[in-house]
Amino acid sequence: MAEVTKEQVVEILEHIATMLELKGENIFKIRAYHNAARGIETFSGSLSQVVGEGKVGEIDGVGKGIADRITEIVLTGNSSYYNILKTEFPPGIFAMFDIVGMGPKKIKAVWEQLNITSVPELEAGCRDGRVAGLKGFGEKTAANILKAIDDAKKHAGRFRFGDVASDAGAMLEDLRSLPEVIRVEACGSFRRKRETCGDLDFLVSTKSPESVSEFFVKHEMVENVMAHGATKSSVRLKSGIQADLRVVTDDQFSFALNYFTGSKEHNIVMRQRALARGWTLNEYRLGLDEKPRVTPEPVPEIREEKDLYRALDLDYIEPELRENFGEFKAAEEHTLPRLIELENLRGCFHNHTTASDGRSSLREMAEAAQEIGMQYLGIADHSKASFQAHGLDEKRLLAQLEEIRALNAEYKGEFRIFAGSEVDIHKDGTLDFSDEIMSQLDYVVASVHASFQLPEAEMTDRIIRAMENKYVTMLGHLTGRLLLQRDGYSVDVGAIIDAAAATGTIIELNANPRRLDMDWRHWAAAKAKGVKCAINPDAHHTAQLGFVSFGIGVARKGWLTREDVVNCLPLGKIEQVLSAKRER
DNA sequence: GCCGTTTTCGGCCCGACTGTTTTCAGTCG
Repeated sequence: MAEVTKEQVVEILEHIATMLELKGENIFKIRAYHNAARGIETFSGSLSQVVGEGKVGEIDGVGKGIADRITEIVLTGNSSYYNILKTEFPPGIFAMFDIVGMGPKKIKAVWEQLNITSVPELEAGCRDGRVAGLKGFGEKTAANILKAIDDAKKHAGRFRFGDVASDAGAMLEDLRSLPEVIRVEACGSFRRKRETCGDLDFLVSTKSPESVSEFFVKHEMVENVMAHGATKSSVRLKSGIQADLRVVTDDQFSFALNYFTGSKEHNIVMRQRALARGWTLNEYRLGLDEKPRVTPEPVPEIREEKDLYRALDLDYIEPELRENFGEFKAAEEHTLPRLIELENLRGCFHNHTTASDGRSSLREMAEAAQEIGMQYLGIADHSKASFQAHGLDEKRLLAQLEEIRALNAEYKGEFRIFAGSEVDIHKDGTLDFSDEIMSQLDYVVASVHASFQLPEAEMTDRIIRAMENKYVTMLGHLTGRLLLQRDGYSVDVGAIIDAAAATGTIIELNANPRRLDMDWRHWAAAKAKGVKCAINPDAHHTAQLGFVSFGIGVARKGWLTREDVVNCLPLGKIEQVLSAKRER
């Protein structure tokens, strides 16, 4: 039997919580299952090991009852409680949770009173008037549900950070230009630089809330208005993403900024820390708790977010780290890293030209890199196995090498192009070029571009074998995922990180907004093992060199500093990093 | 169902908006 993954356990726990909601169970019992799922998600150890040692209950949020359920899942791959629970519900009912406005109570109502058990049936029930006739429902509710079903069909799912960044930037700029606006920020997952966003959250402080809200809902980017109140408005932008605006007074701004930046898990800890000091924290203020558990100190004055963290005895936690992934412990112990910034980058390594599937020439790419202040640019066109991308064979590669040398002579040491290749990793872990060829290059990025369907163990061995080659300087896009399009192939990321540490192979942080691979959740582990990162745009056009900014966001979420990222090194120092593995 | 710096019982984060209500329930974030 295949080993049960954490993701599978989390999914079952979440699904149990959903079913308990439908049953109308005690909400704290429901929350307990959600909390346990969070605990498993952030637990860094091996589930089978803690099950073996009988220590599941030591995981945060997991007590006696849920520990038994998890143990059964890990040992048998199944949960009898879950199976019995499932028999109580028609399978199609769960899809109704994806309809905005439909929660457990409403789903329960249409199911029990109208025998509606799926989204299509719900749609029919709204059209023929049965839904509007239910107690607590009405004409407007039915119309809203229909609209929400329509929206769900049109705008299923989430949006890549890179696809909404320009919308967010434009809206921020326009809000900032209003004379009545005092402070403005984008909050939520966007401010935390998550790889995908479900919506955009804007926060404004002003003395004229009505005029700012009015401006927002009438903005040219807005497709339709979903809610429009004095302090909160929601719209759908033409690009399809939902955008929310919150309007507060300026003395509320820091609290609202913190609250709406999240994450939800981070906020819960912030509130708990306030309560532990006899205070209460919400999106408007830090005040005295009405029923304090301890004798409270006077509430300090808060002007900025930094003040709020200080009041709760914490170093300032950057938005990217607010995922309850250990940031509170580090902030208490003053061990938060000084996160990398875009200005720290001196160059990048994974870039294509017209020689393979890029759209800009070698010279154009080199000039664009200089224009954005880079000291060097690595070229890594595809190798011959990637024939769909016009991969270079040995002859064309060596010709490109000559071209690069000629350009470098022109630049007279002011700027340098590093000659590399994005070499395909074959199905068996061998490489698409011989050592003899690779030894003539400055560096090599090794990537998987085919045979995605290998079983996890085989895929892992394949990649490790490639990393064991001393000419493989760095590993390209580790999982091959395409965000919101294609899951990555199955691979044991922990084993790859170990192999990278053992072989001295750099792992790429592919900054292409469709990839953002390796995922931010793994970088802290890689860093702890001494693995270095290269932030690479995977640019196929001069304009795409700017993708490095998305990579910086992910690197920051992964707790990385400039010391962890090799392309922060200047010309003169980076060369020895590129050749270090060959000289081991 | 989980949890513990006045606890092994009695709490568990909290406010805005909408629609259907006439004082509030449901949903969302």
